[in-house]
Amino acid sequence: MDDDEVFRALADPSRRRLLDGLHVRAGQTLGDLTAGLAMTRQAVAKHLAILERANLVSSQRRGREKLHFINPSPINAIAERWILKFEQPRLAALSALKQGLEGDRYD
Amino acid sequence: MDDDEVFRALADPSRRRLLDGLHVRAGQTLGDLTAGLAMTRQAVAKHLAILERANLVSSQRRGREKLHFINPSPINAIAERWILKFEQPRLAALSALKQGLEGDRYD
DNA sequence: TTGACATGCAACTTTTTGATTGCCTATAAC
DNA sequence: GTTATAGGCAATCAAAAAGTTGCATGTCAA
Repeated sequence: MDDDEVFRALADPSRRRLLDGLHVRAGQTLGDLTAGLAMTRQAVAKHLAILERANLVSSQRRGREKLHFINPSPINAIAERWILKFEQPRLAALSALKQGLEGDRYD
Repeated sequence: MDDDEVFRALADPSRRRLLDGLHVRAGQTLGDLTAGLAMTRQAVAKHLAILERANLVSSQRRGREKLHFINPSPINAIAERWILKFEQPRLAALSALKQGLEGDRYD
C-alpha cells in the first residue's frame, strides 16, 4: 500500500465528504454523489478516481451506472501505524485489540 | 481542533519525515532538522510553520535557537475518530482501549 | 432506432503549494 | 565591539492540484 497516496487522497475536504457520503450509503453512483456537492460531475469523477487509486474506494459497473464502495483498510493501516509510532504506551493494548478483532475483520 | 489543517499538514511527505525526525529525537532545532533533508532551511521552516499551525508540533525558544517538539494529540484524535467512523465493529473494543489507557495518557 | 441518461476523456484555466533567493534581526562567542 | 551563527521575512518561481467546458461513448427505454 502506498501511504503517500492515501494521505494525499485524505487531504482534500471534498474527498473526505465523498467518503462520508459512501459511508452513510454504500453503492452510490457518480450522479448520486454529485448531487449536493457544489461541484460539476467531472470534478467529482476526478476525486473518485483519486480515491480509487489510493484504494480507499472500489467500484463496480452495473450497466451504464458505476457503483462506489468505501474500503476502510488503508485508513486502518495508516491509523494503526501512526498510533503505534507516536503512542508507544498504547502499543501493547493495540496489538491486543487487533488480535481480539481478528474474527470481525472484513478487510 | 481543525481536522482540515491536520490532514493537509500530514499530506506532505517532507512534513511526515519531519515528524519522524522529531519522534526519534525531540527538541531539535531548525538547523538540526534541515541537515539531512535535501532542502533549504527556509523550506523546512515553512513546513514546520504548517505543522505548528496544525498543532502537530510545538516549539520553544532557547536563546537564538528554536526547539521543536511533536504533539501527538491531533493525530490520535483523527485516527480514533476515523477508525470509529469507518469501523463500527471495532467501536466497543476501542472505547474499552481508551478507558484502559486513561492513566497513561500524556495529551 | 431514436432519444434520454450515465459516465468517460481531453484541453484548458485558476489556485494552491513547495521551494528558492536575497536580505534582515537577534543572540552568542571571541 | 566584531564576527559568526540561528533564525525570520518577503518576493518570486515553477509545478501540482482543483475545477471548468466541450465533446464522445455506451446503455437503457420507448
